[in-house]
Amino acid sequence: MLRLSKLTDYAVVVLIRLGEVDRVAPACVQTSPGLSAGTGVPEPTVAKVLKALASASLVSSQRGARGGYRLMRPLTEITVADVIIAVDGPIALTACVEGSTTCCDVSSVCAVKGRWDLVNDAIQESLMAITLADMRMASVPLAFRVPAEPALHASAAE
Amino acid sequence: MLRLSKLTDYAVVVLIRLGEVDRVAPACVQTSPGLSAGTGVPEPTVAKVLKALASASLVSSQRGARGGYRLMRPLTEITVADVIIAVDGPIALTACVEGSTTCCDVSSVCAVKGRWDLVNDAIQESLMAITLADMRMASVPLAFRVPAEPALHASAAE
DNA sequence: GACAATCAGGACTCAAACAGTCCGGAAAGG
DNA sequence: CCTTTCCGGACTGTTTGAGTCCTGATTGTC
Repeated sequence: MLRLSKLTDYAVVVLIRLGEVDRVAPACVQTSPGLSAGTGVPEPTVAKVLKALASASLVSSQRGARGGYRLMRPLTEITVADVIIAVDGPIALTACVEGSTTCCDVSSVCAVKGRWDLVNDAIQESLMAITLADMRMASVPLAFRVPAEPALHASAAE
Repeated sequence: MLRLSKLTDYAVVVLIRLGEVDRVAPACVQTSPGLSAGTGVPEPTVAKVLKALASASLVSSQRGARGGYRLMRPLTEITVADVIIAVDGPIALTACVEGSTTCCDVSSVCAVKGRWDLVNDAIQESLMAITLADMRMASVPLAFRVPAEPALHASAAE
C-alpha cells in the first residue's frame, strides 16, 4: 500500500501554511496554536510535527514570548523527500536495505537480498524531484478557502 | 518511512522462484510446500501470498492432486507495481487520494487536498518501470545458493 | 467410487508501529 | 519576576499488518 504517515501529510500542510504567511510577513514567526488554527490540525500534533521539522532544519524556531517558527528555505527548495525524511525517518522500503545490519530472517535463501535498493533509489529520486511549491501550486485555486488567519499576534494577512 | 509490507517482499521471492523453475520445466506447477522449501518462507505465508497473486492473475492455479501454481507471464512482464498492488492493494500514499470517498478529517482546511496525487503518480511510474527480471538479474550471481529444490513430485531441476 | 492431495476463502490471534496527548524544564521578552 | 513559547521526553490507545489455522471445494489417482 506504500502508506505514508499522517504526520508527513500534516507537515506538508503546516509547511505550506508557513510559506503562505511568510510571503506577506517574512519577519513574523508563527506559533503552534496559530498554525493549528490556520490548518485545522490539533495543536499538540502541530507542535510535534514542528519539532521534527526543526530538528531537520527545515524550519527555525524562536523561543520565548513572541517566539515561533519560520521557514528556513523557500517552498521551492523543500522537496517531498526532505519532509518525509524529517518526519518519518530515512526512506527504506524494507528491512533488507544496505543500512540495516541484520538482514531478514530468511537471508540464507533470500534471492532479492538488497535488490530493493533499486526500487528504493527510484522512489527517492521521484520524491526529490517534487517540491512543496509544486504541491502548493495545484492548491492555489483553492487558496481563498483558507485565508491566512488573522487574530494572531502577527496580523499578517488582511 | 514509506514502509513496504513483508508480504510483498515474499511475493517477489516466490515469483522469482517460480520464474526460475519455469525456465527448466515450463509445464510443471509448483506447490505451496515446494515453494516454501525453496524460498525459506513459511508455508502458510507462501500460501497466503500465492492466493493474492492468483487473485491478481499474476499466477495461475491448478487444484487437486498434482496441482499447484505457475506464472502467467514471464518475469520480464511483471513489474514491481503489479506485485505491490496484488499484495498490498492499490498504491495510495495517503487517505487523501481521488479514490477515497471521505477525505481526511481536516478537509475543510486541507490545503493539499489531492495534492499527493502528484507524488503518487511519480512513485507509481517508478514502480512500473522496474520488472522482476530486473531484480532477478542482480541476484543471478547468488542463484547457485538456492538451487531448484528436487524431491518434489515435479523433479524439475537436476 | 473412494481417497488423497491441493487450492480457496475466510476468521482469528499476536505483536509492532503509529497517532495523538501530556508533562516538566528551559529560554526569551515584558 | 512572570508570562509566553519552544524543547525533550514519556506515555497510552488505536490501528495495522504478520502469521496461523480451519473448513470447504476441486481434481487426479487407486
